[in-house]
Amino acid sequence: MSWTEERIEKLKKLWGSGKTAAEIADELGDVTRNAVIGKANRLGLSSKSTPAAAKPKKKVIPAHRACQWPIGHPGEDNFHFCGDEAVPSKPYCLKHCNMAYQNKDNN
DNA sequence: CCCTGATTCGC
DNA sequence: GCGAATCAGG
Repeated sequence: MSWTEERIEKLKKLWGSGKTAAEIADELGDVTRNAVIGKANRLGLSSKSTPAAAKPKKKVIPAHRACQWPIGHPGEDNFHFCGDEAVPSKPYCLKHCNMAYQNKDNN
């Protein structure tokens, strides 16, 4: 089997898509990963430009976390955390956030 | 030990 | 140019 244009096209496409040489080899068929890599490097490829293109995953961050405000005393039977909706970028909910940051001129 | 790509080397 | 063998990194 020789490297036809279509096979090279597929090689480049798959390689550029972040596929591994083994995957590409399997995809093309009748080639080992070595052949794929060898051809790839001869083609001037090698490193994959942007592997992220293979998985167009949308960046999602934790919308909210449970409020980490401790309720009760550590070791106590009923000791637990608030668990309410924490404000973004903060470990506590609004209520406890106020409590956490209220040490202004209170004293 | 499994995998990966990179390079080497004979064809 | 081709790909297996080998090398080197995770």
